[in-house]
This record gives sequence, structure tokens and C-alpha cells, in this order.
Amino acid sequence: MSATLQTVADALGVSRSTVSNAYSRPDQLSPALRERILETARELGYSGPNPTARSLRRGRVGAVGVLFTGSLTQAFTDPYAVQFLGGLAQATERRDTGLLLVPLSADDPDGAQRALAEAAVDGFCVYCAPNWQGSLAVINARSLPVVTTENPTEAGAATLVVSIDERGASRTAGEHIVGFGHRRIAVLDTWVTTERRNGPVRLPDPESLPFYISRERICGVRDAVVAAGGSWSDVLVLNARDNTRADGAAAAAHALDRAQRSTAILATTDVLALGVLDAMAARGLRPGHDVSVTGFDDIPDADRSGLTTIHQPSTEKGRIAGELLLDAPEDPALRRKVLPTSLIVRSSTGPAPVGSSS
Amino acid sequence: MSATLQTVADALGVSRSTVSNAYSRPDQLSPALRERILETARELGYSGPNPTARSLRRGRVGAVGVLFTGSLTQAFTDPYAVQFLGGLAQATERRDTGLLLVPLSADDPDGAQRALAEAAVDGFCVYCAPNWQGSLAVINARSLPVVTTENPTEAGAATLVVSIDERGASRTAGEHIVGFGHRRIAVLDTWVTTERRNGPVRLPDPESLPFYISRERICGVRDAVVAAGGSWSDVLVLNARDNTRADGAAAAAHALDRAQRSTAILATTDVLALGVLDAMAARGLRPGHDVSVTGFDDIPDADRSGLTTIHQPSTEKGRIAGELLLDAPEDPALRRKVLPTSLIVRSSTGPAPVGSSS
DNA sequence: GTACCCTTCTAAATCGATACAGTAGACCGG
DNA sequence: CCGGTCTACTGTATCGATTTAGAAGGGTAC
Repeated sequence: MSATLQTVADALGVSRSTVSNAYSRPDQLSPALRERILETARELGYSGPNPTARSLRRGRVGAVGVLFTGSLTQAFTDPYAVQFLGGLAQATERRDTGLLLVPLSADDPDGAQRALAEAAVDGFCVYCAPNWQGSLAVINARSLPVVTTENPTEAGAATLVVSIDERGASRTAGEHIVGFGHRRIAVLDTWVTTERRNGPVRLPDPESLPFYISRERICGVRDAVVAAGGSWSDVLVLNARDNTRADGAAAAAHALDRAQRSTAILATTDVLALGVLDAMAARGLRPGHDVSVTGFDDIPDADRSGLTTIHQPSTEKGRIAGELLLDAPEDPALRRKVLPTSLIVRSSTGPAPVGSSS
Repeated sequence: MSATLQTVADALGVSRSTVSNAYSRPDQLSPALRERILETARELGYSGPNPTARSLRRGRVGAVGVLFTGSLTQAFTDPYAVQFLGGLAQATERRDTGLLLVPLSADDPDGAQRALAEAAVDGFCVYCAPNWQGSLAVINARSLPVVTTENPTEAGAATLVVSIDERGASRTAGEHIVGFGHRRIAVLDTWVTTERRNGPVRLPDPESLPFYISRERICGVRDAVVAAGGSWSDVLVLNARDNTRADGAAAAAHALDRAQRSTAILATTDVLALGVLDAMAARGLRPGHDVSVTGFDDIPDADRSGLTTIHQPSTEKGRIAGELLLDAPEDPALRRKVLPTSLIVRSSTGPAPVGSSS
């Protein structure tokens, strides 16, 4: 069944090299012979050089690995992730490079490590995974280029980074909220605790959070609150089971249904924030009047829903990540990029309701 | 820099085979030696067998290719697609197999074909792409297993298929609608025409549509209408630019804003249907009263929005596709599976408004 | 006619591993 | 002490291509 270069070469009485050239370097042989070779190949059912063999010889695979925490479904549920991946794909496609999804299942750490060690790729993109099950160590051992969108500190010195000022951006949202006079504030995030449930969490010190993005975004809010004379201990911390709209709504219920209802809920992702809006709609609460809500990412749905949020250039982030990975600059200064963000004010935020100051 | 099996073997004075066995077949050597080998490897910075070389020798790559039409962003915008992929990932992960995304850019047919010919994979999954740029021909030439969720007829005899009865399912939705007395009916789909715009389209004969899913779902509606004594020419056909909520809303506007407003809009995907609901909300129209709306797929948001739709087991479809691909049964009867669907009636459908019969 | 170049093709080395057959030595029963 | 069976390891062929240096043949310049 499986024909090889040699098969075709033998059939025509030419050398293997020539057949190879017919596919990979057309300028190295006469057009006439090339045509005969391709013709013969077609007859023999030979569909071109074996990609694996070619990769071995060339030392280039033509794919980059994309790491995921948790299930793939979950990883793609967030439109931010999808946009980022779209950008990444744009960049890699231009260089004839594919994207290999490498799921890191939490149930099976060994399997995850094996998957990383055995993935045939030219580099890795770590975009939504914290240092999961020692995955970074495995990756670094392979001495392949790695680009991450997260933790610039935890990443090795050789790692490529494209990031945003998570803490500063989040602080902007916090300042926007305290500027409106809000004092009963809640922050909503995923996996603030290892218990996977929807509800309030005690978090004495947000600096101690292990997950970079959670830590930075929550600390940003804290900074704004403290700068305005407030105290971190007054901020209600809510955990959502997963980064989904439904879990956002369920977790937000705890802030909305208690006696002293929070007047502002700052979610660390738009998906969660939209869940908050869902929960409010179910209770007849008006965004921006009864309760103010902010998100993070500025996904397309945010605009539709009038959600005040932090815009970050998701697609561009992916594109740049891809370019860095495939064309890693030597200059250390060029190996780390920080992209701008901006606060987008829409209708989901407004002045604190009167009489809510207590 | 790059250590190989041989490097490690030489350093220890053992044979290359033994080092290989230390990684791949631990039972073939004494635990003590194995430990020494792994230790030495670590010191030399050798991170395990080169995946490409291993693939070549083993004849198995450990990845399956997933084909996309259009941009990756678009392919992942539909929760149905994400669920399907999640199921696929479940099945492949269990077999230590990764997912390689292969984008088929419309701009660059040659690039798309090259990507297919050069993808290092053990099989292909074609799940949302029609026969794009002759992609099926390229794939078939490689004589790798292929699974598709679509067109059972266009697919070669060797192709694995996991599908649903698209036409029958869609007809069920149509019967539900005509059963409610609706006669001013619109169908909404993506790419009914090659012009990419939102709005009405003349479609004398739906059987002539080139895209399988569009054709089948639309014909299903037609069958229901005709069976109820109606005529296809009375059905308004709307095209949405892309399969997005926003485009669904924009296209639906044409059915909602005209003098003789459609009393029912049957969308071929939930995403489009949710767009229709958006458009209705913007106009103060009540789903199930003023206008009935149906979707297709039963994505999570459908439930939240009270959308009547056709449920299909998306995740399971992906899982089965993965299993078929990695464990293709010989028996032709087992190579094609048809999964059940069901009509889920929610609040977005109801009796035609009185006096709408003209 | 010789020297030189260009085009077109070939031969051999190489990429980094795995599979399989085979060997050396230990151990055991009789 | 011999045949037989294990265990632990080695040697060689092989997977399917690319690459490099170089050879054959024809053409051109002087």
C-alpha cells in the first residue's frame, strides 16, 4: 500500500534524490522529468513525502504545541481564549505551522507530562495554564522555544513573554468603581480556592494566590480600594467553580442575595461578569444602578451586553505570541512584550446607590 | 546542545538499545541500570526520545488532524463545535493522541492543500468543513483513516462517519412550527449563497445547495411545510454572513421588519437563533407569541434563553468520532453511526398569532 | 582542442530512534 | 555435567526522507 520515494524512483529508474527534489526543490531538475515523476507517483498512489520522515531529516516539525489546563471544552468556552488562539493561528499559518493541542488533564499528571515530553512540536505556547503539574519543567527540559502570556517571573529567563499589565489594568477598573462611590464591593474569580464550588471565600492576603492572573487582577482591585481609603477586609471574595457564565451567576448570587447587598461586583473575566448580569436580570436588578459590574477582556458579548470592562488586544496577543515563537529574537529586550489595555466604560457601571455608604 | 540516545549510551558504555528500553520498555532491563541511565540522561540534558524519530520508527504519529473551514476563530465561535471537539479530545487523549488543527484558508487553496499533505497525523477528522478546495481528495490520497460528521454520500466508501439524520431532525422542527399554524415562515442559514451578506436570498430549489448540512436542514423544513399543504415558494430564505449571533440578528431583521412579518423563523443553528432572539428583544417582540423561533444543536445557551431547538449529542458525537478514528472497525456496518436527535420544546415557540394566516 | 561552466542527476551519509534476533551468563533439576 | 530456561543486554537492520559533494554530458569561449 504505502509507496515511498524509493518506490517511485525505482519505477522510473531515477535516483531517490531526484524524486525528492521533484517535490521539494523543483528547480533542481528538468520540468519534463519532474512531470513524469509526479505522474508516476500518482499512478503508484504515492501522495508525497512522508511528513514524519521529512521532519526528522529537516529537524523541523511544523507545529507548535498549545497547552491547556483542564478540559478542552473549558479552555474554549471563553471567547478570549478563542480570540487568542485565532491570533496565534494567523501567525503560525503564515509560516506553514500547525497547532497541536496538548491537554493537561488534572486527573492524570503522568499522562500530562508524557504528553508534553512526547509532543512532536517546534515550540510551546502556554496561554492559560499556570505551572500545572510541573509542566514548565518538562517543557524547559526539551529546550524548545516557549512563549507564555502569563507569569513573567515564574517563566524562565529564556521564555518568550507577551503580556499585559494585569495588576495595573485591574486597578483601573477598581478606581473606576471606587470613584463612583462604591464601598460594598465584591470580586469574583475562578479557582481562587482549590475547592471547586461557587460562593464566598476567605482570602486574607491576595498576594498569596498561586495563580498569577488571579493574583494580579485581584490585587489590582485591592490596590484601588486601599488607595481610596478602604480596607481589603471589606471586600467580599467570591469563587466561581469554572470560568462559565452559569457559575458566574451562581457565585454572584451570594453577593446579591445577602442583607447588605454588594453594590459593585468586579469579575476577573467577562464571562463571569456576564453571568453576574444574568443573575441580576433574574432578580430584576438594574446594572449600573442597583449594582455595578465590571469584567475583563472585552469579548464581543461584552459590547452587546453593555458591560464595562478592561479591553485587551486578545487576537493581537495571540499573533505576537506566534511570531515570537517562530522567530525568536536574540535580544532579550525584544523577547518580552507588554501590550496596552484600556478601560471601556459602558452601561453596567454607575454611581453607588444613595444610602449604600454604610 | 542536543543529546541523543547514543550520547547517553556512550556516556555509560551501554548500547543504544538499552537506553531506548529504559524509556520505552522498562521491563527489559534491571531497575538499577535503568535508574543509572535516567540519571545520566538528566545530567546530559537529554529529555527523552525524540518524538519525531520515534514516530518515524514506530509508524505512528500520535496525533489526528482536525480540519477547519475559514478562520479558526470562526470555527470555535459555535459552542456546538467546541463541544464536539471536547468529545473528540476526550477520546484521543485516552489513547495518548493529540489534536492537530489544520486550517484551510480560503485565500490560499495551495497552502491549504500543502498543509493537508504535510500534516504529520494518523488520521483526519472533518467536522465542519464541506469538501473545501478539494481537500477530501488530498486526504484520501494519503490513505489515512478519515472520520466525518457530514455528508455520508460525498465521503468515500472507506470514510468513517458519525452523523445524525439532519433532514429528519429539521423536519421535526418544521412540523412543530406548522403544527402551531404558522404559515409565514422564514429559514435562516449561513452561506446559503456564496455572497457573504445578511439578508434574503432567492433559492428556488433547496436540493441544489452544495453544502450538505445546509441542504439537509433546509430541505427538512421544506418537507414539513409541503406536507402541511404549504408551498416552498412561500418560505422566506435568509442568509447570515457568518454563523454568529450578530449576523443572525442582522439577517433576521429582514424577516421582522417587513410589512408581512414572518411569524416563525427556523434557524439552522442555535447561534443564529439566539441572534434572532436578540433582534426580537431589540424590537420588543415576544418569542413564542409574536414570533416563534427554533434553532438546531441545543447548545447550553439555548436552555438559558428558552430556545426551542433540536438536540443533538454534540460531545458524544465527538467522542465517537475519535473512537472510530483510532480504532476503525473492519465491518462496514460499524463504520457509520447515526446518532439520535430530539425536539426540545421551550418557550420560543407557540401558536401563530391570530389573524396571521393570510 | 582545451579549459571551464552549467545543467541535471546520482551516491552516500545522515536525521534519532525502535524492533528483532541473538548472545552471555546465571540458575535449576536430574 | 548437561540441556533447558531466564534475565539482561547487544548488534544490526530499518523507518522514509533530505543533503551534500560530486559526476556525466553538453555547450561556450578562446
